[in-house]
Order: sequence, then structure tokens, then C-alpha cells
Amino acid sequence: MRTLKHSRQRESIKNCLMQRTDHPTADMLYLSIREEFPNISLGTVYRNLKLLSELGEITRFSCGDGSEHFDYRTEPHYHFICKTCGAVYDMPAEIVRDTSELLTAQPPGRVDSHTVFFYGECKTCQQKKS
Amino acid sequence: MRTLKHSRQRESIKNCLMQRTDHPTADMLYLSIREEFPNISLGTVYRNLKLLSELGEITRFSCGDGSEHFDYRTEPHYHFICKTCGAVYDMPAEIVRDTSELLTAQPPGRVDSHTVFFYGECKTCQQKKS
DNA sequence: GTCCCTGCAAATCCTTTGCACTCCT
DNA sequence: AGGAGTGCAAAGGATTTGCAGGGAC
Repeated sequence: MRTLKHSRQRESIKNCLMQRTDHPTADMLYLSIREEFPNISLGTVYRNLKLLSELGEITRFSCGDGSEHFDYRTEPHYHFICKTCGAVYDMPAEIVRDTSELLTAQPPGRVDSHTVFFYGECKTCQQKKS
Repeated sequence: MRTLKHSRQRESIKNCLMQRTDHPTADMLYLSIREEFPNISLGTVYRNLKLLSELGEITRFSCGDGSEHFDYRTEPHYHFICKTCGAVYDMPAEIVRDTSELLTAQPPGRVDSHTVFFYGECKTCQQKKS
């Protein structure tokens, strides 16, 4: 296991992600962080987001728009992603039946917090169509 | 609404996807279909997969490995994706509490079949680590 | 001093697109 | 004939990576 050293850039990326609730992409985050670190590079943002998600400190997910989105929430919750407008809503964890069932079910495994995604169409978009 | 014309290539892509249970990527599908249509191009595969998913005939999803995966199953079911080995398992729809709850819950919407994803670690990978 | 981390730019990977031509209907 | 669909290659966008210099311990 590699030893991490402190880095102001990484710290800033974590803080920035913690403060936002909009599940930003790497590029959106990059634009924000540039206000504090005008010289930070996009590569550094990507490198740290990858590192943090491998450490399990953040979650990454695709919402079908071609780029990855990131999330820092620490309480267990799931996501609802509207395929029409791209909006991302947080969902209560209780919507899924006891996940320990998964351990004994035939497709086996442990489900990580933050990593359950529902894709569909949100009410707002449904109403626009009718 | 545009009018579809028959195409042997598209037919072959659909058949191929129907016969497989491994949730292939565009490239994996391309390699298979080349055996029947040696001249088919990757662009055609992408074009048709995009078309079919827009028509709702197939589902596309990301499993964190950088490329999109496709699925043709018609019965409602969900996916469990192992973040360690990348395996994709089909999950029974009953694992989620009545999705009509979603219609009245505060983050609103209709969840599409095939579009619920659980990410975690499968039993096999868990055991390898212990 | 050592080794991790950064900025920069080039490279890579996946997916989409423009164009001329072919195949349906 | 008309317009979708195709193959090919180039373009586009997102993410990763190599390298030389800077910073943490």
C-alpha cells in the first residue's frame, strides 16, 4: 500500500466536493478549484478524483451524458438519475430491501453505500411530455 | 418520428445481443458480428446500438471500466456489478421495494426496467482477499 | 535525500460524425 | 427515385500518462 503525502490540491478537491450537492464532473470541479488554485491542472483533478474513489472516499458514476460524476456524501444513500434532463436526486437507502439478502442470493455480493443507481424519468420531464 | 428501414446489420446486432448474457461492450459485439459480416464497421455498430437504446429496445450502462455495456433482456431485472472484477450479475426486480413509492417520494420519477444498478464486490472477489 | 505530487502536453481510448456510396421500399 | 443505412476515416471528447521540476516528510 502506498503512503499518501499531504497535498493542498487534493485537500481542496475534497473540500470542494464536500460543499457541493450537484454531483459535478471532473471538469466542473476543475473550474471551481481554479478560483482558489489558478494553476491547478485538469490532469491533477483527474488523478486525485481517481485516487479518492479508489480509496473509497468518494463515489463516481455515469449518468449517460458521456462524463463521470462524483459525489462525497458520507451517509448511505442512493441516486435517481433522470435520463431525460440529467438531473440527479438523492434517494433514501430504505428504498432497497435489506441488502443482506444479497449475500445469500444467487448473484452474490456486498453492495457499497452510495453505489446504487436508479435511472428513469423525473416527474418534471414526464409532465412536460403530456 | 423517423421511419425505420430494414437492415441486415441491425438485425444481426439485435440477434447477437439477444443470444448473449454477458452484457457486452460495442467492441465485443463488433468482434462477434464480424464473423457473420466481415465488412461491418465499428461505426455502424455504435450507430445501431445508439438507435436501439433510444428506441428502448436495449439498455446501455456504464460499469466503471470506461466503456458502455449493452443488454437486451426484456423481463424487468436489475444489475449487480462487481467493482473488483467487473462481472455483471442479473438481480431479481423484487430487491427494490415497490417502485410506485418513487412516484410520491420527494425525489420523483418513474424508474425504467433494466436501469437499476448495484455496485459492490462479488463473493468470489471477497473470498480471494481473505 | 527520498519519494510523492504537480503542471504541462502528448497520448490513448471510446464514441460520434461527415461523406460518398449502397440498399430498402 | 428518395431517403435510410453503411463503410471508412477523420474528428471529438473524456481520461490517462510520461516527464521534469517542486513539495512533503
